[in-house]
This record gives sequence, C-alpha cells and structure tokens, in this order.
Amino acid sequence: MEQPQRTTRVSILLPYKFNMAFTYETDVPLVPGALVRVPLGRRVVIGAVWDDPPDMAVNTRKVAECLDFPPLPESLRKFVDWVGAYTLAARGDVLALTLKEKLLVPTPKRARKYEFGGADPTCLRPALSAVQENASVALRKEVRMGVFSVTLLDGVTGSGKTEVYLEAVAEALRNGKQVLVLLPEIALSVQMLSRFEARFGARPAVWHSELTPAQRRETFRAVAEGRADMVVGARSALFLPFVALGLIVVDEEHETSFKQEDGVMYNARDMAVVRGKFCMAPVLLVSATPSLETVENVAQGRYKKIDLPVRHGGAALPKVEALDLRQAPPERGRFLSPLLAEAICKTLARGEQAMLFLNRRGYAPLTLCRTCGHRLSCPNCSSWLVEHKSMPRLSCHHCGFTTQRPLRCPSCEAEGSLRPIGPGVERIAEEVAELFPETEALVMASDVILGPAHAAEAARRVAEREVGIIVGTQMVAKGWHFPHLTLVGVVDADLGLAGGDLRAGEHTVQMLHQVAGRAGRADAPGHVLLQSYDPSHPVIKALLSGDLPAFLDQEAALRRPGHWPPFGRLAALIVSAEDERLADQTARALARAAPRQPEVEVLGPAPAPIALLRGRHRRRMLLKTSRDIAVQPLLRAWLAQVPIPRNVKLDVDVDPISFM
DNA sequence: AGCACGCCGACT
DNA sequence: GTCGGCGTGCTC
Repeated sequence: MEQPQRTTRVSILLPYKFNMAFTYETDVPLVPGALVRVPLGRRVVIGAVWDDPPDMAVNTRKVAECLDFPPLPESLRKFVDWVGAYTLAARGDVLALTLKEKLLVPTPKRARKYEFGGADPTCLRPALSAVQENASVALRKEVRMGVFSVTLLDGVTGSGKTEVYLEAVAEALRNGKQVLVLLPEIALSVQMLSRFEARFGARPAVWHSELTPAQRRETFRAVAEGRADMVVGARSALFLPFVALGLIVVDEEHETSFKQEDGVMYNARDMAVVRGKFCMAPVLLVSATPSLETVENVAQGRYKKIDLPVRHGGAALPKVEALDLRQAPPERGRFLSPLLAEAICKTLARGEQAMLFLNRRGYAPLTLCRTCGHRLSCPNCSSWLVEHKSMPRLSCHHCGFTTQRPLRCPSCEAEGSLRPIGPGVERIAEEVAELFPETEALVMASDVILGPAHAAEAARRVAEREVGIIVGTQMVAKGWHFPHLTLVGVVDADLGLAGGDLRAGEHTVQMLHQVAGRAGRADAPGHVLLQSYDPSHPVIKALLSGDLPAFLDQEAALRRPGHWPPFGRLAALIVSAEDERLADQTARALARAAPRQPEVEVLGPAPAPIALLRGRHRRRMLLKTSRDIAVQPLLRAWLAQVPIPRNVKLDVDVDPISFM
C-alpha cells in the first residue's frame, strides 16, 4: 500500500522584482539555499529556497524540480537580504545579481573549455622591501585569523601595493580559502591579470560584463563548487556564490565606478565590507588616494590602516607644477600654453614621451552658431552634442543619439556658421599634430580604443616608441605602464571642479594624482604640468604639494559642519517622467509628505542637473540626516504615503555618488 | 520580468 | 467583421 507523500511548505525567493518570497509545496526535503525550478503563472522560473517563514495561509503550487547545483550559502542569503534592505531594492532584484536563469542552463557534455587550475601560492614569491614585508606580514596575519576586519592599505603610486596584497591573497589560498579581488571596470586590463598569473602560476577566474555566456556559466559553477579559488572581477563579482570566501580585496577603493548607478544602486566598496562581515572574512581596501569615507572610518577606529609610504626601488615622485593660464594663455583657438608646448618639445628632444590628459572625449564639447548663438543640443537630453572626428558625427554622451554635422544652422539657417567650441582629446591631438608634425600622436579614449586587443596594441605602440605623444581621457589614468613617459600635461586641471558635486574636489585630486603617477616610473624623473586658471585653488595646491592627507583634512572641515558625508547620511530621490508636469506634481507631492524632524533635512525638489535624460524629465530631492539616523525607515515611511503614478519612475539612491 | 487580459484603429 | 496596438495587473 502506497503512503500518500507528505508535503511541506518552503519559502522561495525569485530573482525578479518581488521583495517577498513565495510559498511552494515540496515532497522532497529542500535545504535553505537550494536552487529550484517553480511554476509562476504559466511559466516555470528559477528560484532559491529562502529563510523566510513560509506563508501557511496562501494557496500553493508544487516545486517543479531541484537543480543539481550547490545551495546558496547562508552568508550570501543574508547578504542579499541586507543589500535589499539597505538600498530599498526588492530582494528579488538583488538575488538577480547572483542568480540568472541563463547561468544554469545545462552545459553541453564536452570537454571543459575553461580551466580553473588551482592557484599556487608558492609559484613566484617576489623579493619584498622591508616596508613591503612588514605590511605583508600584518595582512597575512589578518587573513590567518579568519575573522572579519577591514584594513586600508594606503600606499603611494609605485609603492608596490599589488605585490603586497598578493601576499595576503597567497595566505588565503594556503588556508584553502577563496579570494575575491574587485577592480574598477577599467582596470581589468591584461597587464593586471598577468601580474596575478605570474605570482600564482594560474590565470585567475575573471568576472565582468564582457564574458561570453559559456564563460559566465562555467565560472559561476566553478565558484559555487569551490574549484575557482581566485576571482578577479568588476563590482558584480561581489554577488558570486563563493563557498569558502577568505579574503576580499577592493583595489582602487576610491573609484566611483564601484557604484552601480542603475537597477539596484549599490556601492561595491561598501557592500564588500558587508559581504566580508557575513563571510567572516577580512576585507582589504587598497588605494594611493583613499576616499574621505575610508579615511574617516580609519580615524574612528572602525578600519585598520597599513601604510606603504615610499616608492619601491627608490624611484622619485614626479615634480608637479602649475601653469597659470591667466599669465601665459594659449593662442586664440589653441588650448596648450606656450610653456606646455616648450616642455613637450624638450621631452621629445630627449627621446622621451609626453602625455596630455583631458577628460573629454571627441573633438569639441559644444557647437555654436556664430550668427544666432544657437547651440546644438540633444533632442532627448539636456546636454550638448559632442563633435567627433574619428567617426565624423555629433553625438550625445548620455543617450547615444548621433547625427550628421549639419551644413546650416538648424535655427537661423545661416550657412557655414557653426563653430566648434572648447577642446576634446581629438582637438588636442590636432593641435599637437600642428605643433609637432614629425611626432606620432595617439588618442586614447574609450570610443577610439575598443576592446582589450586594441588596448594591448596601443600599449605596444607606446612601449616600442612608435608614438611620441599620448592624448588621453580618464582611460589613461590607470592600468598602464609607459616606461618612457616622463612628462604629463593636464590640459584643463579646473575641469572637474565646476558644478555643485559634493565630491568634485576630492575626485579631481584623486584622478589627477593618478594621472600624474604615469610620469617617470622608471629611472627618469617625471614632470607634471597642470594648466589652470585658478592655481591657488585648494585642489591644485594639494596636487602641487602632494600632501593628500592635508587636503582630506580640509575637505573634512568643509563637510563636517553641514553633516555632509561621511559625517552624515544622504539619500537621493529621482522622480522622472516623460510628462514634465507629472514629474513636477509627483515631486511636489513627495515634498509635502517629507519627514519633518530634528537632524533630518530634505532638499529640493529641483530639476536634476541633466533635467531631461533619454526623453524623461527629472526632478531630484535629497534627504540628509545625521550619521546616527538610519535613512531606510525614514524613506520607507515617507514613500508609503505618496502614491507614484503608473508612468512616473521613482529611483531611490542611498549614499549617492552622482548628483546628476 | 513575462505573459496574460482588455478595449480601440486598419486590414482581408 | 478580425488582427493587433501596448496599458495595467498578477504571479505562491
């Protein structure tokens, strides 16, 4: 006689927009974290058994299948819940950062294409200086203890930070643990990966947006099964299902690209700390120019700190000087001052290379009609169209709109009256070609250097001196080694300081310091020239003196009284709609319901700096509280009072970085 | 996110 | 008379 199967209820979180877990019936025992297929409407979707108590009242359907995959560890489940609660995102959306349907389609039964050979911590142990060795010992001890801690590794450019943290990586590997190294997207360069390979004799598993579906699937499984012991990845790697994570390294921790700006808006640097806490693993934040947030956490004793104060091998830091453009301006229609041109000339004469840095892609950021003053702007965004000569078009850098350069002014129809205003890297390259017709110049910008193969070829041309002058955007700031480069000219050191961004000064110092570090890494001393109309600005002075801690002290003094981060908390609300009036109305309704209490301030609503983006009108509000107030309960109570119309989108950005 | 149902315009 | 536009509503 067959006994009727006893079924039990389980909670299952689905990797879709739902915050709630759903309750299903199962007749086989399912452990928490188990991956399953379940019916949802008329489809079958993937999900994970979750820790919420099942709903005993609701009608249920049955789990269709339990997948042959290791269950998601509790540390990851807790992390997903935490990130959802912190960012106000639906937990399902957060789970989707880990779990995607496509990651689990069965792999064809042929030989594995990608090997995850175990890294060998003894492969090539480099000789470390005494300073490096001390740092390495301290970090290895942290790893060996196997408890949660956060350490800032603060080391000047060229101090050998990577070599030092690779020793911490080695220690974790020796203890049979997995290691995650997070890099800002742009730094996932071939050079960086080969350093890991050289140290450990095996390629690390990599995780970033450009993997093929097959690479993605295999890496995902290898991480979950513990076969991949070293993962180097962009921010999304933080959500991989590590079974035995023993160390997280966040390299270039100050980089803003760790912040995810759409969907689940999280800061991978901060979430790495949380992930480390749930995994009981040490977290290592690495930078030559640490963020004020991290420095303040060190000052408050929340994070530890290890310094690497000297350049490895005794190479001198580059000499930084300002060129006052008020005193020695460029010629009309030019952008390089005579002093900078002269310095380039001398550098080239010595057989060395020069780099000109300008964080602006294209030829000219603005096209203006000389007859009527009309400016060519994007039809979908409040931004100018940028002229590009490489692919001769005008394009919007926000939405991707492109158009032919018109012959007549679209407003007054005057012919031949449109003029490019201001420089982009292509225009600087044109000026360089006129000044130094004998010298080969190379433009390095994300729209010109497409893909790693292209980047490697560019690096080769520079290394083999086929190129005399590099003209580059942010792209050249890191991940490159140019051994013959001795002069860096910053075309517009004031560029990042305009606009009301809270961290404009801090980010400018970090970026220009990093760019400056490209000069003179070998035996030849480096020289950096900053073109500025305001050389007495604290940012320029900080770069001249090289005293970054003093600069951060000044920043702290500016932010502390108003409770600006890191001395207070921020959350941004962005209301957007195709209908401008509807956006306004919704923003005003939110403002009326705004929390009113001590230590809490609501700023706005105001049109966002990019008031029109991809055809949507945007209004911004900012919630600012003292540090001991949690913004999430405030936000939840606030937003619950205000109905958001169907065609209005409300984005909540906790700890915003961008104010656009 | 899908994938329904549902109520208004141009086709055989 | 149908095919199909995507608005809105639900999924344990």
